[in-house]
Amino acid sequence: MAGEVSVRLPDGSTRALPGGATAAELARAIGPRLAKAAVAAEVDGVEVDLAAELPDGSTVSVVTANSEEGRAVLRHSTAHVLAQAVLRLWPGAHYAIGPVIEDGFYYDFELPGGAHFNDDDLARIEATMRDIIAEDQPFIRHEHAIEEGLDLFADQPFKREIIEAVRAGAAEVDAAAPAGPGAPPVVSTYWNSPGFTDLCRGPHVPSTGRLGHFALMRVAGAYWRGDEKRQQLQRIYGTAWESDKALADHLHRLEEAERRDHRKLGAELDLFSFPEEIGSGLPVFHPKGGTVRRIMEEYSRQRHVAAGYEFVNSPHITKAELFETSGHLDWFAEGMYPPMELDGGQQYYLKPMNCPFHILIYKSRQRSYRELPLRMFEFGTVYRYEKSGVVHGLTRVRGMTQDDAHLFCTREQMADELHATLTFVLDLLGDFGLDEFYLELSTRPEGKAVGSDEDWAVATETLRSTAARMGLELVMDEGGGAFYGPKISVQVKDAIGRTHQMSTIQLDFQEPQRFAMEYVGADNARHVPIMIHRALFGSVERFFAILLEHYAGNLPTWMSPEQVRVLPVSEDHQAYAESVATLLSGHGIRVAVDSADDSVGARIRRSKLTKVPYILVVGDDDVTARTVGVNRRGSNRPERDEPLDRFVAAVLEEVEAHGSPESTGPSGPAGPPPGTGRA
RNA sequence: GCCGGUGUGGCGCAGUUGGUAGCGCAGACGACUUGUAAUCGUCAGGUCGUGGGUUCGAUUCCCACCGCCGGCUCCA
Repeated sequence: MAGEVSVRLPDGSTRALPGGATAAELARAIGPRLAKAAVAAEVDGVEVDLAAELPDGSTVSVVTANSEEGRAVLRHSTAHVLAQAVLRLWPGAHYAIGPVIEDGFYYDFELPGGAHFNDDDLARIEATMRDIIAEDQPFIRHEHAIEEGLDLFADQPFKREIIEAVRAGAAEVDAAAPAGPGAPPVVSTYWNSPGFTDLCRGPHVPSTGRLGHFALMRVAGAYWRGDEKRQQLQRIYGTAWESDKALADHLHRLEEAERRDHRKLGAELDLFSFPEEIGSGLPVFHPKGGTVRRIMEEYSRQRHVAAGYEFVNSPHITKAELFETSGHLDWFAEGMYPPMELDGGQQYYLKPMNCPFHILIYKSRQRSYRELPLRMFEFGTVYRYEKSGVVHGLTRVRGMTQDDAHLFCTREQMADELHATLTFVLDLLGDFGLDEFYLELSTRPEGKAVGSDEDWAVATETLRSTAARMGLELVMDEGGGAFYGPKISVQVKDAIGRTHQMSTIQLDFQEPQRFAMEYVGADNARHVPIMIHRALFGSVERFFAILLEHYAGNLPTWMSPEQVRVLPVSEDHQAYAESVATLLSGHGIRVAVDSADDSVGARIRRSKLTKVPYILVVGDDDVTARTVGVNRRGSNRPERDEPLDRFVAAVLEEVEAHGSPESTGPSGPAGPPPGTGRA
């Protein structure tokens, strides 16, 4: 082509290229390293293939494999290769969609004859994928009119459904080619080799040879379009990276997460278990886990008292009428345990929620505006019939205890009350060592909500402005609210960067009306109060699990079930060890003496495995000098000859500060962080 | 609820043409009396998740159910 084009680069410079130059040629012109790393390009904000011609005057950046965008391209292209491999191995298979997800990708299939993938198939598919990669097939883009697309995928019902959706104007993220406004809809495809073409928006790497640092992870069933009523497809999950090292690092991170798994730690540290005899999703807490729970709950109670909450209690079962009034039976009957019939036909339900009980406490007598805001708190145990496939450790259970509170206030008080609540919540989470947050605002669930549009709008706006006042990042979650009101949820980031939905604060105009709640105002008229639902831990069980994983089992000293263990070197030091323990427990420190007939080394090892914050070894020198040998958790260097009184003072200080031996400590600098220094 | 995987002493694991189970750790007991990540020995402990079926005989093959793991759907 004749002439030249000029493009602007991300650093602001411009570069002239021959007319018709592609993004790949631009990358080559800039440098061989960039050309090698390039997987796609971004032209005026739109991602395109490297083979795309660059329009004159456009702004272009080259997308490299080691960027988030680049990895997405690799993953998407690897997903195509997966589909190609499956079609090679199962002629006649139908392929549906294969999007990029966090750290990887998946692809959904329907196999001929309703066949299912099993784990052995993964290895075969992976081998075929490596063949395709070795063949270094090109990804060649084509654009088609709708009818042409339908013909092309005549025997692929899922692809046809997607194309029909594009025609109908539904934005199909994965297949619609970027078309200008008013342009007739088109779809784009990528052709790899005779026999394999996939519907796709792109961009893709230039050829399959650019891929290879991937692994297929697992198979799963998944409903077409995420709809439980539609057919279930066979999904394969995979991960792909820019290099073998990045892939290995990712697999290593998965192992790290597995190491922290609360279910594993719960068993190892003797905290809780799930006896099969009791039933799925119904945990029991052992003495050590019970101690941790008690500490969490006691601290929470103390803070709630200080923040003006009152404590209430309610029973575990109730007549059906209560949940008919609240509306829960309309929406969540499936999630409730079936009713039991008592007293000649009266139906009783196990309670799935605490709020109606608190409402009845409110209604037990007439309320004056002078009493508001009224804050009722309860560690309320609720039972929910979770579907069998969803129970998961302590995070998804069928019986749990919520740190549940309901605040009743006037409309005028609402904004301040919300703000105070949110501040309180963030402060308390911080005391448990969680201090990286963002907020999420969940709005009205369409088709599954009660109440007027106006109430919803007011409630949502009030929450939005409260969130804005906190100055934290706010993410919208459209349609994610409860049926009776919108909510703010606090999303917490843990030590390995995962986010967990933690506290929720819901604004509710509906339940007070349903229950005909009222208060007498200053005007001597009756008004309906506003209700705020909030749980801070969510459930004690789930919060326990998140903390355990956050700390990888190394709970801060104040929460550790056993804070100090004393090991006498020999029988001669038994009495001194006991006196050390007595002194410590006199200060409220949880301490045990281990004088088993094992070597000091064996007892040290055993103690270390329980993740006790401090192990004290006491021998002859210590008896004479009234000292202890301190083994701090996270360090493998013992600190000898620590004066006993100084150790006690330092531990008490650390408990008070909610510190950990890894970060603060009774003497000297901190040792290495947990998880290091041990083979 | 759906798809795939899985279930062997408290925990971690072995166990193939189907012939009634082994190891390590933990536990009990004994010896050793120990100064920083496993001292030695002895012993005990399992109706192989549960229930059916096939078979002379089932941990092993088949069916159903339960639990668990990974997803999907759901999550007041």
